[in-house]
Amino acid sequence: MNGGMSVGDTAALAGVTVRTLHHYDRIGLLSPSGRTAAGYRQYAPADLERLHQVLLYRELGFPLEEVATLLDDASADPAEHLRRQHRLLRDRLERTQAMVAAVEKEMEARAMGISLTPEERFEVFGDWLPEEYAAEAEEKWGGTDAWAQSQQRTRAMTKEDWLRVKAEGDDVERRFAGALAAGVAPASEQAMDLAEEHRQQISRNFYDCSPEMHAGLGRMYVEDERFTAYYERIAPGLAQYVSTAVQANAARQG
Amino acid sequence: MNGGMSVGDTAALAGVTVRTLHHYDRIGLLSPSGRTAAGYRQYAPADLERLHQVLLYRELGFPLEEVATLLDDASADPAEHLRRQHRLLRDRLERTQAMVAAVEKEMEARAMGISLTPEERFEVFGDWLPEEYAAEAEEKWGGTDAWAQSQQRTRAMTKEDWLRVKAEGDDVERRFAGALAAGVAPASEQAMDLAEEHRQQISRNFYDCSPEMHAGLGRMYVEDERFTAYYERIAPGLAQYVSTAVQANAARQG
DNA sequence: GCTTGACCCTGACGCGACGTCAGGCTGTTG
DNA sequence: CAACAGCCTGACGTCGCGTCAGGGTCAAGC
Repeated sequence: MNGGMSVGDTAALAGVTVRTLHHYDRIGLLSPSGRTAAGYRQYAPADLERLHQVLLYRELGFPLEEVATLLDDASADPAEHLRRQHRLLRDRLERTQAMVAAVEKEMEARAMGISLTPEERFEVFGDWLPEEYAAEAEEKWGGTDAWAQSQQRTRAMTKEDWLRVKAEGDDVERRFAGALAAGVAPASEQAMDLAEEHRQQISRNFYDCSPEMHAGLGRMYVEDERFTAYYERIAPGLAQYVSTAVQANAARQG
Repeated sequence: MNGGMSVGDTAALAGVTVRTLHHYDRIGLLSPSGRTAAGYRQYAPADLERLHQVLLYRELGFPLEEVATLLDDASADPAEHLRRQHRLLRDRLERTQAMVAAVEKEMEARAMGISLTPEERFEVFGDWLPEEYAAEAEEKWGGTDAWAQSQQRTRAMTKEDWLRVKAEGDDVERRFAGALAAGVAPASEQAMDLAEEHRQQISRNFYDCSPEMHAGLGRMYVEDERFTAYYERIAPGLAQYVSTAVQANAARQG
């Protein structure tokens, strides 16, 4: 008795199926260190520890065979595994953040009627080799009206909703422009209140936009020329103005 | 001419293989909107846009069939897809952050010679149902020495390295205790310098530890009783002291 | 003591999402 | 006009399991 956990308990604990543990046993990735007289698998603490490592590496995308060589490499102590896992997880974190940022950028672009290039859209999917295909694609159907057309179709949202959302956005933009014209400082309470309204509008109509995320958008308004152009067409200096107000507002929230 | 991109160009642009595009065509997930007289696939802008959606949903773990139903659902406009993708990506971000934190906790625990329970280790792998298995496992081999044993073996790092690292850690801890005894305020420059040394020690020996991450560790020292106990055994009040110093140090860096 | 029902075992086949040839057509370039 | 890169359609292989099928095990309750 007390020779370890059954395969079912182990599976439940680790959040995998019994079949998965059978599989890992068969391919020699994780064989329980004991069996009962009747042939029941018995998982000891050390087995669970190994299972944990296996699941981590699996989650990180390693094929099981490679996981086995990693874990069986006697020259790699546990601390090294932890360091590697840590590094890989932080890479993944960055990548996910980039994807979140890309989706937010796309939303913002849609709201403004700006269309992003396909290169930009795919940028976030790793291993990117720019120049080459950028030029190629641009040449093939870069400046045509195909984009404008495919743009038109994609924008649905029930026209009514869209018009309401657009009106809301225009309203805040006009009030920003008014504040700018009246000489109200972009870091003033009044401008920050407008920024806050802008943020809550995004949250209502598009996605839950935290102050930090909003600050990121603010930066983009002056860093990406197309977003800058959008605001500059409303009023000269408005891009910088909104950007500053938004970031100031984010700062006061924290 | 100019009827769209070839399958090769498209694959390169999107960072997938030609075979993948063939597959998507065959299963009807993404059929290029045109073909040349010779039967060559021609991908139009709208096709690329769809491909982008497909890859995003795929990355998020959806089976291709489900991706198809999602994208073919006429009642779901593009904005809704963006919102959903945003939500899913943020979930994933949170999950990854939790895993990073778990790995850091494990490293910290190892450095202190504390062993975490298997429940804690698996906690981070979603869909967690606590109570039940917690009790079960605890009963089966909770307090035995099995853990201690499996602990011993896992700690390799070449004994020499480990001793050096341990000595370094002990040194800083002793100096923290000394500062506490001498009545040096935990938010004082002297204590913060010690905290900074602590942080750099972690960075050298374990993983790159940013000030924010370090602040997180500091919080843990008072929130998790085992980490608290570790420090309290060195000197009463030391857990809170180190925690405060570490967080103060993190604050001054930012 | 015997049955019931939950849990365990080992095959063995199936499946999703492609990878990887094979055998043959296309089309641009020197 | 030959060569070579690129495209086509089968068709089989692979990885990581899911899903039966057919049969043993074991604590619980009658």
